[in-house]
Amino acid sequence: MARRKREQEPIGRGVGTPSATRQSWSIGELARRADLQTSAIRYYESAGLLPEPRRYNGRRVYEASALEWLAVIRLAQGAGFSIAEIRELLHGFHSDTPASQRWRALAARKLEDMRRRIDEARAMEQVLGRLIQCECPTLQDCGRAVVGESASESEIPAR
Amino acid sequence: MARRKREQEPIGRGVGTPSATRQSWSIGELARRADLQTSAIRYYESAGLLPEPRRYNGRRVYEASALEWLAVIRLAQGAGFSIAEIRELLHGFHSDTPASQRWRALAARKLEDMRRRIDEARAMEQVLGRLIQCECPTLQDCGRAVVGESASESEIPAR
DNA sequence: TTACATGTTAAAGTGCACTTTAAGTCAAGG
DNA sequence: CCTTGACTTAAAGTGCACTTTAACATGTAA
Repeated sequence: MARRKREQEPIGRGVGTPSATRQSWSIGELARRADLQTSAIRYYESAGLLPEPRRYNGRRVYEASALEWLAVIRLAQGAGFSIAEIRELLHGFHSDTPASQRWRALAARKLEDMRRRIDEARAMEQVLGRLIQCECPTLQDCGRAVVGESASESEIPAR
Repeated sequence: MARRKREQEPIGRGVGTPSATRQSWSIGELARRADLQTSAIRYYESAGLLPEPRRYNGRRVYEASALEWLAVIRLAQGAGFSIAEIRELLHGFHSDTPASQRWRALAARKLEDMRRRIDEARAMEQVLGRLIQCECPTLQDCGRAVVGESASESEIPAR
């Protein structure tokens, strides 16, 4: 039930202002723009993925750059990196290490993981394909077929 | 540190006994034979995947058939089924439904899941491949590239 | 007798990425 | 003045498949 919000620019200047450059957003607005929940943004901050923003009356105030950080997080997640790995990406290198080099270091490892993952999923796909052709009357028969197979030959219960 | 165990047949007759058919195993032995931890076996029982075995002095006593049940569980897990789905496989059908039909019903659904999963992993593999070719000096540059891209064309930060 | 290995239970812990809840602050609007 | 909505925090909850822990029972060996 996404209710309508009257959501005016809360702090700083917005799009239609004279020099329409330096914008400031509340956490709610940042969340809307990044299509995230505010809780996720706070979580990233607490996990060290997002720099602590300045505060106005105790409330977080973000600049446009926050959106770029969130984009990096999303990009990394889209490549299969965990929160811990993203933290490593951000803070696990000498500060003058270029992004290109950081990505290469982490992506090389992850690429192997990902290929393993693809292989596992494909193996499961194969097993499913054979299960669909199963003709066992009872599940115990399937079990017997698998148990018997382990010591002798290799065949999935298709009988 | 898997210490040596003297593990004699605790109950019932073992392999070398006259009519070497009806065997009984303790949970520890079943676990060894199935290459599982005893806690996993108790967990399967509590989850309704394994029939409650008879007891001797309060202790669980298993027959060879338990190994077949565990084989079915393993087979299903190898096809990507969750514990809840395996429970459905075992108890979610009219009791005279043949195994073949049970598998087909569940495997058809799961096959789609699995293909989605393969596609996702392959998409991640692609992203990783592009990240390895990234030449951004800073991560913010990657972020800017992704943020800018969203409204305009589609290109992963290779600059 | 003592010690040990193995078993029993219920309940809590694990790892991951968040979400939800509870209790409170604060400014604007009616 | 009071409500509303958005924000703040710390802590607990979620879902999954188990594992670990704590406290106790019991049969066998030294």
